Amino acid sequence: MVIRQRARLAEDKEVRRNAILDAAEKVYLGEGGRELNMAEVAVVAGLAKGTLYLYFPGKEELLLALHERHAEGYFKALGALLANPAPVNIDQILALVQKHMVEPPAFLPLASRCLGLMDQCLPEETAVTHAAHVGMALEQLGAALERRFPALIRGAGTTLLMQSYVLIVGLWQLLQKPKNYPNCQDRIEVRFLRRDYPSELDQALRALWLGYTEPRGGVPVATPQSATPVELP
Amino acid sequence: MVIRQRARLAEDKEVRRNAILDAAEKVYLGEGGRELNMAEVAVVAGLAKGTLYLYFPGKEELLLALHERHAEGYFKALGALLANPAPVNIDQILALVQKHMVEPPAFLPLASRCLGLMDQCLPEETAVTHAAHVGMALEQLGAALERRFPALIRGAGTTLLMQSYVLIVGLWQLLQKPKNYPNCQDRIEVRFLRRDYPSELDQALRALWLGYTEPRGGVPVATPQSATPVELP
Amino acid sequence: MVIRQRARLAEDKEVRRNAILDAAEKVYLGEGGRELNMAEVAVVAGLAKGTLYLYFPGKEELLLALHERHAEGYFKALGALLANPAPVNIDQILALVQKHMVEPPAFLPLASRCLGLMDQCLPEETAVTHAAHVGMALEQLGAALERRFPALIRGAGTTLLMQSYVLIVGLWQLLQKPKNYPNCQDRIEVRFLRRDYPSELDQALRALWLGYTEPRGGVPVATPQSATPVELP
Amino acid sequence: MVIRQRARLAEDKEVRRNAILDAAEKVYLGEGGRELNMAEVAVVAGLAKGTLYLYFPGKEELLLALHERHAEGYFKALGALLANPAPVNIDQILALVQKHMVEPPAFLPLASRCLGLMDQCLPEETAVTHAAHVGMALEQLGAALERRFPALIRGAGTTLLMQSYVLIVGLWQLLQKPKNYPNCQDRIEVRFLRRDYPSELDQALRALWLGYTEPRGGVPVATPQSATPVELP
DNA sequence: AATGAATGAGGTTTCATTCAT
DNA sequence: CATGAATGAAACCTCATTCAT
Repeated sequence: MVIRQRARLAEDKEVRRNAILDAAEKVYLGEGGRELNMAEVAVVAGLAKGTLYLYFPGKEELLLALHERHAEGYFKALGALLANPAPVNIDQILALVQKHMVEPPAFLPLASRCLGLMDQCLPEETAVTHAAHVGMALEQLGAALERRFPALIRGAGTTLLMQSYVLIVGLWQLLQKPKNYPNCQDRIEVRFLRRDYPSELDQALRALWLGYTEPRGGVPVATPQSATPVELP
Repeated sequence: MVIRQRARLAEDKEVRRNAILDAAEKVYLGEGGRELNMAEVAVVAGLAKGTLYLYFPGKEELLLALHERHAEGYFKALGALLANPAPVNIDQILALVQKHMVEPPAFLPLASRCLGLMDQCLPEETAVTHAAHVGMALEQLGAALERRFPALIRGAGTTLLMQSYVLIVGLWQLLQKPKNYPNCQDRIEVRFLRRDYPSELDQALRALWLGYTEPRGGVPVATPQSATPVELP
Repeated sequence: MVIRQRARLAEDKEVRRNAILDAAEKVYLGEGGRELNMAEVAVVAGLAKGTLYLYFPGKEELLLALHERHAEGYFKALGALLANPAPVNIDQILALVQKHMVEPPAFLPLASRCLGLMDQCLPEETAVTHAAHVGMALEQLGAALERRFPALIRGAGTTLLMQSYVLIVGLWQLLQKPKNYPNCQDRIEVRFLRRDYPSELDQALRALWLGYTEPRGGVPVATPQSATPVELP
Repeated sequence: MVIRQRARLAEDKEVRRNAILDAAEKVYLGEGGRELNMAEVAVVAGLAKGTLYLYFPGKEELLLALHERHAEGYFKALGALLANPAPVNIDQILALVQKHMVEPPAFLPLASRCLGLMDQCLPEETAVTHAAHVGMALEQLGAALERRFPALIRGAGTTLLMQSYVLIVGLWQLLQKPKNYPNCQDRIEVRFLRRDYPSELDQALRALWLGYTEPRGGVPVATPQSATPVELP
């Protein structure tokens, strides 16, 4: 399957970039847990292997981009929710997490994979770019959060988002049931695995958000190292 | 062609297994972020590559074993603390986390790596064995925890430990500062990276533990899917 | 997207063709020993990659054309020298070689590269065209040579030129000192490399020319396979 | 075709190395003028591609090794001839050249390819090693030559060998008839190509050797740059 | 005519893993 | 048991060339 169309305009390029990400996502889901295979992505995208490298410097960047595309959906939805003047409660937040992170089958594996990338020595450009993307979104959403939940002191919004993210992904990693081995339930020792991700997550996030947003239960929040003095109202 | 003395007794084997783990740890720390390299481990251990596979089925199992060795230290210490009839407070717990997880330079990278392994298709034996190891320890420690903190309802002890673990590792992954690129601080976009892991972690754990152990603030805890109450000795 | 003015007239085309050759030469000299890179040539020429292929069928043809442009200078100068009724001696020939082949920094690398091309399966058109260019020049110059040096029997002029060319290029290849590794001189084994190209060449050519042009030392010269005497105008 | 034997002894390794060279030679000859293809070599050698790189750092080194293996045959034969106390004449030398260089179908293409390699920036180790191999052989044989031909002054033996080599390879490059295009003879312009390599070579080498070995016709020979003062007998 | 995105072949490299010795 | 040569898959990379625009 040879694509002869050329993406000449920046717009077309964006389209093709997204097509590659689509292909990568399909491949990533298809391979039950195996590593993403660039050759396969190329085939699925209907492109030559070399073409992938015109759009992404390497596999890691491709994964990060895919993850960012997913995260963006979540960020946008959360931003919209927080921008809305109607009152916001935690159930809405949880529903949003459910919809954008738990349900899409690719999100959690990808997030897990990318979180694992963070502590490897990525090329500087890659690392900083990704940190910037995520960081800025988190800061903005955190600030919006603080506006909607006055119990959150300055900086606590971003903190809360970060910790939520970590719990969402980390609990999933921990409670992942290897789908390939359904009979592993038989073993008495794995009682631990029987814990159910959705309910554990629900509970964890509720605890976390209530802890931070309850009028009085609020936990003092560490401000970023470099933060200018914080005015408490 | 080095013919090393053979480990015939089970005892010798244990010694050699540990020697391999020592080598792996040394290598893992040495490589700033690179993947563990089996050839290098073999060299450092003074063994041939093939010999490693007599003691560990593969690289992943080696990593998990290394991680378990570290985790065991933490589990033992926590068990001892909880077994002690003296009153326990969160500061002691945090000190323990600090000492066994944050300070040892290998713990967090390893934990991160192993958490990332969880969602890949490990051989069943491997996955279940590891889950059993960790799971049983967490259940026991969770139960002990519940005995010391009456505010914790049944099952909340293990839940609390799991969530703590996830926060400890996940926040580290998120806030890892790429050590190779000290000048990345210059970029305005990475304000996000300036957050400080130790203080974020401290705050997160405090919130979590207080939330669960406060007499009244307790969050209702989901019990494991298997409804039957679990008796731990 | 640079839309350059189009070369509509044959004259313009020739100009552009030469501009490409200029660019290629610059690139070829710039890259210390690396292969000529078409993309780079295009950039230096201020053209798109594809445009190069409107003027040259491929890289090899570009190299050959570049080489021919250089060789033409040498051929012209030699032709002029031989056309001149004044007496000719070997020193003049050697000076000419020095000036047109040894001194221009691009000549020897190019000649070496093109000589190496000869035994690869070039497209027929390419091979024959180049052979024709060079061959005709050599035949004519050889004939002129024979007129000026009566000791040369028929055919020996061209033979002499060919052998000279081979020595000029071949000795250079053999005695090339890798400029990137100045410290390779330290090794005792490379005494061989210490031989000096200019003096070896001088000696070789003198021997050759004297051997052929000395009244009596003349070596009998094989005539081309095609027995028929060749009339050159 | 999977070779399961392992080369454990240095001797076995040498055998396998030679097997790879055999395969490379077969491939090199098979491909009429195309570049040596490592994958194909691996297939023909019955080895995995990766295994080639256990024996040779890269393609260029493989080619050079192949060339050296051929050259060694020539060097050995020449050494034997010169060691023999019986009188030596140029016909014997020419026969040797014919047998070891002209007739084996791989020699000249390889020599041509390797000569072309010389002016590219090879890895230092590679370049120096090869120069050392060839250089030492030439120096030794040159010295032996000088002993057998008293007309050769010091250093002239090596010089003569070098110039011979250059003529052998260079004339072949120049007079190569593209075998794939037999009909190129039809063109009037390529009269030049009709010259016959064997006879041109014979003539060139005779001239060269006579020039250097004739009692009186001897051409003064440049001594290597670093040479200690030369005693003339 | 000019463009440059896309191609695709293939060299290089790395490495976990296997298995004949 | 121990060895390390061999495997083979895949990432990575470079580049001449093509061809839709």
